[in-house]
Amino acid sequence: MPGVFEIVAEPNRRAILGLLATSQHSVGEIERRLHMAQPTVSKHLRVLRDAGFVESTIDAQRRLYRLRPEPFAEMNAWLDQFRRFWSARVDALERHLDRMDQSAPHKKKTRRK
Amino acid sequence: MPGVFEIVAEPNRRAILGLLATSQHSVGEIERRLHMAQPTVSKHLRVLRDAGFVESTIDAQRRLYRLRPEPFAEMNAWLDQFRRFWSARVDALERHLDRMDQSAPHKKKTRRK
DNA sequence: CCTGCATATTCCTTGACAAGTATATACTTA
DNA sequence: TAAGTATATACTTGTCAAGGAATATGCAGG
Repeated sequence: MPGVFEIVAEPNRRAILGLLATSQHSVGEIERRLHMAQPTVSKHLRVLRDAGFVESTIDAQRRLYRLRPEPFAEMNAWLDQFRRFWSARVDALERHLDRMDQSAPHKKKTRRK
Repeated sequence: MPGVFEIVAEPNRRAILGLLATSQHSVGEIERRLHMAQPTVSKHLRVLRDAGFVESTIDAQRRLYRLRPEPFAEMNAWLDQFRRFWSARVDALERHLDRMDQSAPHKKKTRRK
């Protein structure tokens, strides 16, 4: 049971997570959109699922995969201890995004179900 | 030159970064505090420096290492695209538990960790 | 300069892991 | 039931990176 950062270290897994950030997708959709071989996709999804990054539901022969929040919260928690090093100095953009995220709950969209 | 997530995937490197989050330290201090062999420390510091995570200044025979902010900002920027998943974490969890309660009134805390 | 200390680097071995190929399982429809 | 589709798993192989031991470099004081 590897830690969250070891999981995310793999570029293809980051690509899959990035795709799923938009909406849920089947294995075949991931395969086509990211130009990866099907076993590769399945194996990475297996790792992601074991690590809690994704969950799936069965839709006929397909499996629909979507994100789960906890591992991202865990990564963010780790980053917290370094936040004072950059949030104040370098990046006004990210602070901006942080605030928008906290102060804009009215922007609820993408109700997937 | 690997990406930031590959750098941070290594547990000893995360430990070093965590220690440097407090204050700057020499190689020997890192070695003693984290119980790592000296070449191991030096090699990891080399990787961290090449990736821009740390910088060093010379103090007599010692090198003092401290953090640099940019890579952390980069990681945070990547996390941004998932932020809505965990910032609404409580909501998501509640919805999830609601659905689970329909089938099993058993309260699970962490799934498969 | 020589000695000692702090750090860096080199070489080597070993383990992990990702990709490819082939095959297995599961579900759907004719 | 057979055939087709979607996904998962087994097995093998090549690559790469971490750790250990030994050694090299750089700096300070006598």
